[in-house]
Order: sequence, then structure tokens, then C-alpha cells
Amino acid sequence: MNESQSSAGVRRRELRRDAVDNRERVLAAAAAAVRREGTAVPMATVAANAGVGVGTVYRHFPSREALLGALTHRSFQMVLDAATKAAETDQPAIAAVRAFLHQTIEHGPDLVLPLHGGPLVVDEDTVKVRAQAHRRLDALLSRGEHDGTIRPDVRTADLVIFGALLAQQLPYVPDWTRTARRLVDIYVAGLAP
Amino acid sequence: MNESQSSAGVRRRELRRDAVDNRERVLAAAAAAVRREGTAVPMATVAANAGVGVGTVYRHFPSREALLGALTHRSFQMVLDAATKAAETDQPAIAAVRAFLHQTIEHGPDLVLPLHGGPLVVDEDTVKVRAQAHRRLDALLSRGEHDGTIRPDVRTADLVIFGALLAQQLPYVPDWTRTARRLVDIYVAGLAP
DNA sequence: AGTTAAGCGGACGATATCGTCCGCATGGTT
DNA sequence: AACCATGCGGACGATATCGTCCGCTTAACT
Repeated sequence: MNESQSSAGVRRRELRRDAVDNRERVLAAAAAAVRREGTAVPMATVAANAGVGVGTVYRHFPSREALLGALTHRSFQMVLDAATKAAETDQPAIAAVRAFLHQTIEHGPDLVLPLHGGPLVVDEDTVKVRAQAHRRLDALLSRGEHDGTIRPDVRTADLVIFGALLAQQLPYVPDWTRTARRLVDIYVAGLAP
Repeated sequence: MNESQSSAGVRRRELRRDAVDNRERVLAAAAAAVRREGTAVPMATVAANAGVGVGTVYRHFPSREALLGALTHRSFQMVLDAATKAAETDQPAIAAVRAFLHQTIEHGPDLVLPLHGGPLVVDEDTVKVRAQAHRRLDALLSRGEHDGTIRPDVRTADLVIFGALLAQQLPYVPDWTRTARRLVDIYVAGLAP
């Protein structure tokens, strides 16, 4: 992870240190703001929450769409990480699935996935990350079918979708984390053959 | 269901027939629009989709907030109806729960519940309807605990929340209904003691 | 079929948000 | 420590959306 990114190096030099910082602060502020106010949140709000000027936001992300796209990418990356981490252990597959879903809840506050509320465009890179996450979970489910801990009719997409839904936080629900964990545990119980 | 509504009659006369029609069309169009574009959807879009002028929208719902509030109320009413209908049958409680959740999915396209994406204010009347729905489901869960078809640690809120989450439709998921049904069936399987 | 008040539509001024632009600040380099 | 290119902030003109207002239309009643 050095110099220019994956596809045909576009970035000429390293970003200046303050620029790297600011970029990260903008992303964090944006995630929080989008969760709080939805995808139509004014860029000025994001900028203010990040403690930078609007100009800085637009420099790093040339349009609102680009910013939202970056949030989505970041979120799928988190999902991928959670899936990878969960799959690494040698516990029964169903336990790994449970761990994955719990992890997703934990990441909840930072996840901005393309749920309803404005069309978040998903770019090519993001599609790749999403595909990787799917593959990881696919393997996990196969393992579950094989070791007999998971019923065979479960789709990979179900896990991602369920996780995405749980990453939402309903404003009127106090103590969301606990509720989400209950939902997961019951769902996981239903996963047994 | 005649004349003025429940609480202290506010409406002086009956609405004219065309007015009733238009009100309904606005609500339907608004539900669709909000699902498609989020709660920040321009009022002009709603009006256009309903085939009326903006003036008409604002006459029936004095502010955007009022319109969103009406949608929320209507949605909880649907949830209540689904819960009532499901509880009426004399099948085992767990089957009724399953029916309730499937019904909720069916209503999906019309449900606009206070999920993330802008604070939908929930008014007093709506709170009452929501409470009724909760009571209905409470009774159902008790019955389930009693007839031994449902584990006792399930919270009523879980059902409402799960239903609400399922009523979302993730834009990138094709054939959402089928997926949602799978999620429900697995969840319901997990509900057994 | 005439009367009238309820209802309708959409133009309009006010306001909010967008994304750009440019003079100033600062990290990095010699 | 001096240079300067990268990065920063926020004012600004352009655009989008808001909610109101009022002259016209039409349902409802006689």
C-alpha cells in the first residue's frame, strides 16, 4: 500500500500529511451525517462537522456522489474484513456466521450501504470488494453445509442483506445494539438444519 | 368512520369527493416517491406523480413534515391491521407470526416507517396506533409461549423492527420479495423454543 | 340550471444548497 | 531558513426547492 492506487496510477505524489488527515475526518463526519440526516445532507454540514471548509470536501470528493460512493466502498470493505476475520477461525461455520453478523452490528455506526433513500451509485471498485465479500461468505456457508451446522438452502446474499439491514439504526429504538443482537441470535438459531 | 376523526372533531364538513380522491393520490404518490428518492424528495415531484398541483399537496398537508407524518401513521395502521388479521386465526401462534411478517413484506411498497434518512416526526395519534399494534403482537407472543411454539425470550419490538427492516427494499437486490421471505422463514424457524 | 363555497393549479418571491474559484497558509524539501 | 507547490477556507453567483397566494374550476345543493 504505497504510492498510487491499484488501477493505473493517477495520484502523482503522496498526499500531504494534513490532507490525509482531513480526508479521513471528512469521511468520518460524512458517515455520521448521512446516518443522522440521510443522503441529502448538505455538504456544508459535513464540512462543518469535519472541521474543514467546503472547499476541502470538494477537493477530496469532487461531487456529492463521489463522497457517497467513497462511503459505500469503505462500508463494503468493512463487511469484507468482518467476513474474512470470521472465516479465519476454526470454530463451526455457524459460529463464524454469528460472529460475522455481530461484527457487522458493531460496525453499524460507520456503515453507509446503498439502502433506500437516494440512489447511491456503486462504482466498479466497490463492486469488486462486494464480490470478494460474497465469495468469503459463500465459502463459509459451504463449510456450514459440509460440517452440518447450517441448512443448505441459505443464500449468501441473505447474510449480506441481513447484515446491511441490521446496520440501520431505527431512531425510535432505544438500545439498538441489544435488539440487533437478539435478532441475530434468533436468525442464527433458524440457520441450523 | 363518519364525519370528523377520533379526537375532538376538527373537520367542519365532509371533504368534497374530488378532494378525498386527491388526498389519497397524494399519499400514494408520496409513499412511492419517498421509497424511491428518500424523505428529501421535492414536493413538486410528489405533486407531479400524483397528477395534482403543489398547491393541492400543501392544502392537504401543510408542510413536508405533515405529509411524512401522515405516511408514517398510515404505515403503522397497516402494521396494526396485519397484526390483527394474523392474530384472528386459530392456528398456532408461530404460524400467525409468520403470516404477520409475510403480510408486512406484502405491504412493503406502501410502508414508510421512521428508518434512517431524516427524522420523521411521529405524532401522538401515530404513537397510539403503534402502541395498539404492539399490544396485538404482545398477545400473540404470549399465546406462543403458552402453546409452546415460541421461545419465551422474544421481544414484541423485535417483530415490529424486523418487519420494518424487511419493508425496506435494497435497490441492488433483485427479487426482493423472495429474499425477504427467506429471511422471514429462517427467522421464524429460530423462534421455536 | 343557477348559485356558491370548497377545491384546484401553478406562478412567484424567499430561502437553501450547490460547486467553483482564488488569495492565503503550511508541510516538505533543499 | 527560504522557497514553493500542495492544500486550505469560505465568499460568491448559479440553481433548486420551498411554501404562499389568488384567480379559475367544479362538486354539491336547491
